[in-house]
Formats: sequence, C-alpha cells, structure tokens
Amino acid sequence: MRGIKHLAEHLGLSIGTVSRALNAKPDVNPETRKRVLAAASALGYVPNQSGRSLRQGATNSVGFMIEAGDPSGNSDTFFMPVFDGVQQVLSRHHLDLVVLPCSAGEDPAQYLARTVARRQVDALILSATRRQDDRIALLSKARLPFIALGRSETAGNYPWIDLDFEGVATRSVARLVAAGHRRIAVALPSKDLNLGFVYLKGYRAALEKHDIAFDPSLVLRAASSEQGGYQIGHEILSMANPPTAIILHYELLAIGLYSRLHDAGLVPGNDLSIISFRESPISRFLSPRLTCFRLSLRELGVALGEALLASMPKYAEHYPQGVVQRVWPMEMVVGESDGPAAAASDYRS
Amino acid sequence: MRGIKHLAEHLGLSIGTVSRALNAKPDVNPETRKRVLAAASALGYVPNQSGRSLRQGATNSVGFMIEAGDPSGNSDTFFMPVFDGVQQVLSRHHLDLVVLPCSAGEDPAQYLARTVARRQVDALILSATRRQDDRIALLSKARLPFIALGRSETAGNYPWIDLDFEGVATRSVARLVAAGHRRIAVALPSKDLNLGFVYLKGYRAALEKHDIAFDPSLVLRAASSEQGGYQIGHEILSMANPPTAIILHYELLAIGLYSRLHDAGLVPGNDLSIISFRESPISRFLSPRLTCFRLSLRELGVALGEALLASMPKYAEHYPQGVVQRVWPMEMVVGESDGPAAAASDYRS
DNA sequence: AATAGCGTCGTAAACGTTTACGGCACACTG
DNA sequence: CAGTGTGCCGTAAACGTTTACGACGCTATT
Repeated sequence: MRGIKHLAEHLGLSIGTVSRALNAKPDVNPETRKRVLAAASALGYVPNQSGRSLRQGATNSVGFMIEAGDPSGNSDTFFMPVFDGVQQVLSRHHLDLVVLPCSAGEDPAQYLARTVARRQVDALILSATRRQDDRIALLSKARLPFIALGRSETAGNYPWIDLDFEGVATRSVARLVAAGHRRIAVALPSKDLNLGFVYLKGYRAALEKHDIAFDPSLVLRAASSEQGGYQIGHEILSMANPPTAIILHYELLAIGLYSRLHDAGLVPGNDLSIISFRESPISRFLSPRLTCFRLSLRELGVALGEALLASMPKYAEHYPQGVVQRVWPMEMVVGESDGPAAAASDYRS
Repeated sequence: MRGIKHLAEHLGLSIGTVSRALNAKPDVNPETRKRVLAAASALGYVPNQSGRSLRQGATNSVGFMIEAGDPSGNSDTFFMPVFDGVQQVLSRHHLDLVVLPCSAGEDPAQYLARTVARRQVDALILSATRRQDDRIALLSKARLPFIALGRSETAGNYPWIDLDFEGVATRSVARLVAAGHRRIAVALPSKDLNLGFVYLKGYRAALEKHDIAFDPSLVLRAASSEQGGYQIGHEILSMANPPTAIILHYELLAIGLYSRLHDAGLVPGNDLSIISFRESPISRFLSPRLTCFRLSLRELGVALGEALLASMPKYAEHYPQGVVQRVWPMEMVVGESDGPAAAASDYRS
C-alpha cells in the first residue's frame, strides 16, 4: 500500500535520497541513512518487488524447477534439505528462492520457456536432467544463468553438479564381487534420464575390471518407485538364471524389492544381496538395514547455490570458481542387505 | 528483451492496441487481433511479468508456503500431487503457482511477512497450521486472500480445508475396540500443531463412547519421522502395562515402529495392532500391510485451489462457495497391521 | 579571492505494461 | 443534411522503483 513516496514525505526527503539510503548507496549522509532505516522499519516499509524488478531488470529471485512426476523418483525427503542449503547461500545476497513445480502433464521445456520469457527469475536450478535436455539450450540461448543438478550430454559449457552415480555403481559392484558375486543385476530408471546412463556406465566398467561378461538380461528397467522395486523382485524370481545380487539407484526401489522377497519367504542380504543409492530415514529402518550411499543434501544445496552465483555476472566476483562442473562424492554406508554369494546359490523355487 | 513496443512497431500499431488485443479486451478489430496474436507467437513475445504486476497491482501468481522442517512430517511426497491439483485449477485463470520454502531456521511468520510486504503473490496457501498461528492474523490484516491447509484455533472467518484427523482417530479406535482392544495408545506430533490437537480430540471422544477410561500414559509424543516411530516402539516395550494397540498420525512413524518391533522379534498386527494415517506407496509395501486411511491428494489440491479462488474478489464470481471451511473425508484401507486383542496379551518380555 | 573538490541531496527519466480517454471515420436515424 | 451512435485505434498517464545527472553549500587549494 504505502510506497517509498509516502516514506519520503514522512521524512521530508526526496524519494531518491530515501532509495539510496535503503540500498546502501553512497552520496547519503550516514545520519540521514539512520533516520531513513529507522522510519522504514517503523512504518513497516518494504520495497515493492515489481517496481524494483522493472527498473533494475532483475527480480532478485532464483527458481528451482522440480517436476511433479519426477522420473528419477526424487521427491520425498530429497529436495527439502537441498532447498535449505540453496536458500542459505542466496540469502547472503538478498536473493530469494522460489520453487517452480512443473505439473506431470506439462512439458518441462515449455513450462520453463514460459517462466523464462516472463522474466520471473534471474537464474535457475534444474533437476531431473535428461540425457538430451532441451532446457539447457533454451537457457543458454536466453543467456539466463543456471545450474543443472545432474549433468547431461547436451553440448555446451554450462555448470552442473552431478551425484557420483558412476562411482556408486562401480563401488557397489566391486563390493559385491569381493563377496563372491558374479551375477549382478542393475536397476535403471527411464531411458532418457542421464542418471541411468551414468549408473550403467559405472556398472559396466566395474564388470569389465573384474572380468565379468556383461549380460543384458541383468539390466532391469522399472519405475523409480516402490512399485517398480516390487516389479523388479517379481522379474528376478521368474528368471531361469537369476542374479545373486542387484544394485539399485533409488532407495524406494529397495522397499518394493524387500516386500517382494518377503512375500516369497526370502531374505535380503542372504538370498539376494542388495546395494542401493541412497541413505535416508527409510533405508535406516529397513530390516535388514540397507547398504547404501550417503551424502549431505544440505551441503549439496550450498554447493549448488554457490556454483550458481558464480555463473551470475552480478555476483561472480565473490565466487571465483568459473563454470562449476563437479561430481559429488558419496560415502558408502554398510548395512546388512548384502552378503556372501554362497548363501544365495539355492533359492530358486 | 523485446517488449510490447517492439511488437507494436513491427505491426505498425500502437502499443495500446496491441495490449488490448493480447488481453482479449474489446475495442479491437477481430482481424487485427489475429494479426497481433500471430506476430506475438512468431516473435516469441511474452509480457514482462514485472511490468504487468506493477501496473495492475497484481502478480497473477499465488504462493504455497511449505516448511523445510515441517513438524507434521509432510514432505514433498505429500505435497507434489497437491501442487499439481492446485496448479490445474489456477491455470484456468492464467495464474501461476510458486512454492515458497521456508528454511528450518527461519520463523515462518517472519518469512511470510516479507513475501507479503513485497507483494510477491496475490494469494497464499498455508500448510503446517499451528494451533495458534500468527500467519493468519498477518494475512487477514494485509487483506491478502489465503487458505489454510489445516484449520487453526486462531479467531477469524478465514477459509480452510482440514484433513479429518478427528474422524480418523475416532474410526481407528472404534475398529480396535471392536477387535477387543482396551488399552489403545496414540502418537502425537509436537504440541503446537493443530493436527495433533484434533487427533487427540477424536481419540478421546472414541474412548468415551466405548466407556474406556483415558490414560495419559498412553499418549506418546514423538517427532514425525521414522526415528520418532522407533522411539515410540522403544517406549512401549519398556512400559509396565503396555498398550495392545496404537494409532499413528503419520505413516513414517509406522516404519520406525515396525523396525523396533522387528528388532524385538515382535510382529505388527499380532503383538501390537497399528492403525495409521496415511496410505502411501510406503504403507502398501510394509509387511504386514498397514491399515491406514486414503485420500486423493490431487483432489485435495483442486479443492484448495478452488476454495482459494472463491476468496479472491477477482475470481469469486466463478466460485460462489463463500468462505470454505471443510473437513476432508478419508477412506479406511484395511491391511494386516491390526488384529484381535487376544494375540497381544502375552508379549511382554 | 577565485577555483576546484567533496559531500549531500533533489530532479527527472526510465523500466514494460495496462487502461481511461479522446478522436476519427463511417453508418444509420430522423 | 445534421445529428447520433458505433467500431476501431492512438495518446498519455500511471504503477513503484532505481539511478544518472545536476545543483547547492561548504572546505581546502592555488
């Protein structure tokens, strides 16, 4: 309601001076600045966002795009701590974080194009990166700073931070091989997600290293959900020559898989070894406890925020990191969901 | 980059006419309107949001405030489908949904005050409603339309939609009593949440109806998380006179509780009966399957959206529902996590 | 003493829209 | 033919800011 004009009249100053005082610009007496700040907080004045955005050509806010039907399955407790970390960084520069939820029905690229054209945000964080992701070209063309959570094969020198799915797969397989497993399956998400591609890459590299032939029938595709995990369990149980172990890219898969095994009277870690991404409250309370990988989502958020700022001309000076392209390391958490291969040899019905 | 001015020059029209054409106002030839729309989509023109907001005094967007450390435990598994429903309704009127995540560290009321003062959104949806919630007074005073997901005891005639936690508790208890249970515990979240208060109310009403004395030692408080559920299990196992059944307000509690029972060699539904809110992918894959309550989150989102529009003067004509204050019904889903009381009599260690 | 410099402040334009208002040409009425 | 209405369009103000620029008074310099 009350704008800067009202505040200026109240103080007997011009709006120009008031504006400079509020924005900590030079050319204003420290004494009057104090007065202005005092009056502003007394009258509860807060600058109108539309006004400043229009004038400055910047909204002072960054968007975090998420998808209702996120095919990577990242939904539950994943994003919240990430938001928190991002926000902490952004608040250092009086930037706001707004989350932009793309409906399951809408095309992500189109949704993004709208918000870009409207100039709703100064920068963007992308998630659920596709192997070929139109959004990257879109943002590059629009010269809008952004960072992708998850790299992509789309060309261009853009910043990204990607969880080390390759390393996770490699280390999972290595651990299983060390326990005597030779037939190790892998669960992958929908084909266009880059995550799955990288995960498979790590899986194959590890097999090769240990002189195990790649068997395409051990690559299982399923929805990134409990249902998908159940389905995978079903598939394994019906195989003529089933694997003795499996690696999963998402903890909810483990829930479904545990459930299917339980229905069959089988025990994870004994009849079928399971190593999964990611440690979560759920993984800790599964029994047997899930062997999985840990990362700090909040720290990931902080890194995302800082890398994003580094790519924004206005703030880059404080973040001299250039174009961040970083693989995020993860720590293995050993549970009881994997065990020696010997135990698994005779579970076939 | 290119504004309406550029578009107008390109067409040889004035910006006034172009604006009217784009906004489907009268006083413009249908023929020229066609030309304008064609040129707009050809040049990829999209109105600058800041410009329109400033002029119209409206942002054409509504905010959905969520909390990183939502004490009710609702994470984005819960919210995503709700967002989707809300968005579907809003899109009918060219309104956008932006999610405003409040950091765990920040005071929700203060966070809200900022976004309100800045006029970032035209209306708001509140979640994690407290029993006494300052945000309601704040929004009422600012005359900003809003709706609360979860009612509150704060005075005022504001719209809300609240899940029927009272009915859930009552029906849970009734079912357990019918199965012979007399010592029924209840798990509650942190004290300031209205949810817990309502849940307790339903619990006590049901006890009274069935002539069971209220035992304060059966009211268990815990964090709304797996950890909290585990803690509850621990507490129950150490009680001198433990309950034979418990009702939970959140499915993650069940995960922790299952885990603790399992550690003790006990079986949910046999040694301890459990009825919980809410059906989710997780509840379906717990074994034994969780007896819980179902609701359509997407429909809830639609209802929230429509009720919010009804309280916005600009759109109220299409939604003649007045101030919506509605208890959202839920359907019981019978699993195997509850059973007859007889089985539970002798599990004490 | 004239000039230059500095600190402080006011003035006014600009950002991209929307919209009230007036103007013009034309058709229709009497 | 004068007058009235109607359909279409342009003009310009307004929304709330920020910021380049100039103005003013004072001090220090030459």
